[in-house]
Amino acid sequence: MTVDQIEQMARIRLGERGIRYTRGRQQVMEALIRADGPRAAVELHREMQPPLPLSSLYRSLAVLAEAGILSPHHGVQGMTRYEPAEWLIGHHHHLVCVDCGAVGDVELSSEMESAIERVAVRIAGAEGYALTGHTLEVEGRCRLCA
Amino acid sequence: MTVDQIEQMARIRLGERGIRYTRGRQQVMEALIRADGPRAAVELHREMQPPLPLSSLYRSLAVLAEAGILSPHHGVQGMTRYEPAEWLIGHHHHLVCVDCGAVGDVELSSEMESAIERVAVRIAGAEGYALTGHTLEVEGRCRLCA
DNA sequence: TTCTATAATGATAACCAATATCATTATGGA
DNA sequence: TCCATAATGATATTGGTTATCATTATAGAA
Repeated sequence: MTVDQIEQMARIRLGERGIRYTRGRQQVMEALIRADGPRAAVELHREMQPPLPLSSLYRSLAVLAEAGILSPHHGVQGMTRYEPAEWLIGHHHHLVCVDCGAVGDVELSSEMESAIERVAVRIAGAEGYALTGHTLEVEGRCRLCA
Repeated sequence: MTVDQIEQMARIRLGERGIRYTRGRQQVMEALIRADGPRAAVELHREMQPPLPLSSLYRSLAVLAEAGILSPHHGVQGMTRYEPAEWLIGHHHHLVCVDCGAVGDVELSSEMESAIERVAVRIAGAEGYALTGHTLEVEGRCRLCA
């Protein structure tokens, strides 16, 4: 899907809930769609030109996440990073640097995926959880932190 | 391994580094060994009798994690939860409640483990990461939050 | 055992990501 | 155009976590 297509889907979903797709929210979405993994508010603030005020940035992230358009990722250094939800950019997993907290997306083969999915269903069921998803977090030290 | 055995391993590792295994650190370790998953400082503080001062609790967690005896787990609600490192309690995965943040440990079959391990090695290698581990996070809503 | 250097403790202050508040501004529909 | 409501952004506040530092405890030397 193209950036425009993803934005269109997001706009529709917001519209259904009476939430506007404003300039600021658009800036946030576009930055996250272009990113290769989850990004934190502070990171977006640094990268955006011109930068959205932090208070608006945090609120936009919260609103978009509440609407199911963004998914939070809780990583190292006590920062919450967001990325477009999987129904927008597809199911994937994460490669995380345990030192600096950098996070990148990775995809698995469909065979591996279905094997993991089966396992997840079984585990959640055994504990009485209503399964919402799963992520394989591959942890290591990135080239810069090695 | 019994609680005592795990403590013994931890004590040795600390000794090698000139770090003492004091009463407070012992309290923290025992609480975490008995827990069925990662626990945050605040949670331990509530559960411990008598409660260690929060400042000491946080420092103990940091010291033990720095020594490789505890592993941090970054979950929802911006709290860092710790658990004994895998060389002490064995490799495992997590079942997480996306609402309340409860985290429990789960184990997979050895076939599933080796399949995931192979995938992790390949992914880390492709991005130039020095692999340190991996975790499958199964996400859902627990019975109380459903 | 006593002494001493160093580690550990715990009360307190500081930090910082994140959230709440609220007056102002923008916007879609009547 | 007008109005009700949503969104914004400056500011204050919260809450988990870390830093500071005077005091206390401990392991090893004498």
